[in-house]
Amino acid sequence: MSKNVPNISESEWEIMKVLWDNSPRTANEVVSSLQGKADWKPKTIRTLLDRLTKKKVVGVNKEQRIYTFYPLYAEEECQRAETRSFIDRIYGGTMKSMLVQFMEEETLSEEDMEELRQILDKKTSE
Amino acid sequence: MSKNVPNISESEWEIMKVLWDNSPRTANEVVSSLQGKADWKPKTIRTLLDRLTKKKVVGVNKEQRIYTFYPLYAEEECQRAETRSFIDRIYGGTMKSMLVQFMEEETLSEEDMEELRQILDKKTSE
DNA sequence: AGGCTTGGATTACAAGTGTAATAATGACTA
DNA sequence: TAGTCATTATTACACTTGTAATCCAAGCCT
Repeated sequence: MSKNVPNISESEWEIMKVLWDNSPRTANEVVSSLQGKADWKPKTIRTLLDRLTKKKVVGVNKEQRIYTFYPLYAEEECQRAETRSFIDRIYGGTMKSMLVQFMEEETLSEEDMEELRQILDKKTSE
Repeated sequence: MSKNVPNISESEWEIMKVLWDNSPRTANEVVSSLQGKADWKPKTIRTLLDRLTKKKVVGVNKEQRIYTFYPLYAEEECQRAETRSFIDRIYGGTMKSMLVQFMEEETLSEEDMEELRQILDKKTSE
């Protein structure tokens, strides 16, 4: 069982995505990875890394003089946690109401729908 | 086209749910409706109502001495807005990745799955 | 050895949130 | 009419978040 994932703010998520993509990384590497994606000063990115560290969402290697950072939770784990609390808040806890609303409205490609159908089929036959 | 829905915080959502459920309502009615659901002092609820009003998410009837409050946006509209920004943040903007992850893991009842399947079928045949 | 540079540590500061309390005002009651 | 009670208005205060800047220390260059 996974301990509860701490809250990760919107900006912090951008940092996490970079670390999930590839880690450990130095602060500078994170800065580079965000070139063009987010428009933050390096100091800002540094602050976000520090906050994530303090929150224990990110770990730090202090062996070298220049630290490297790495995620302490898997991306899926965090996505699930966020999604769960999101659904509770917005859709009263029932996934289905959200799925229904969004599947009806959203643009899903043929392939997407096919994939979803297969997942449903698989689940049904379990 | 709907103007952009202002941000609604977590606590504020609880208030909105009450108003969507039934409105217009007085502050006191909102307080009653939240009995057992949220554990807030009446003053707190009042503050939240005021903030929602200031944000123009809620309207106020000041005709009577005791005001009544009502939503200025439909629930679906707000849900969609939240969901859109949520998916962008957490799933890189693609609905499908979330659906896949959640349909695979979540507990959906047979009926839920049947309903989803029907929605898919309908969309496919459109 | 004394600066310059670079990365880490500390500090800043306003807006938004959670969570109310206190003050002011209008209505009702004795 | 003065006090009380219910409402509305104003104020409070700490924590989080967005967005950095400043200060400090360790190497590096000359």
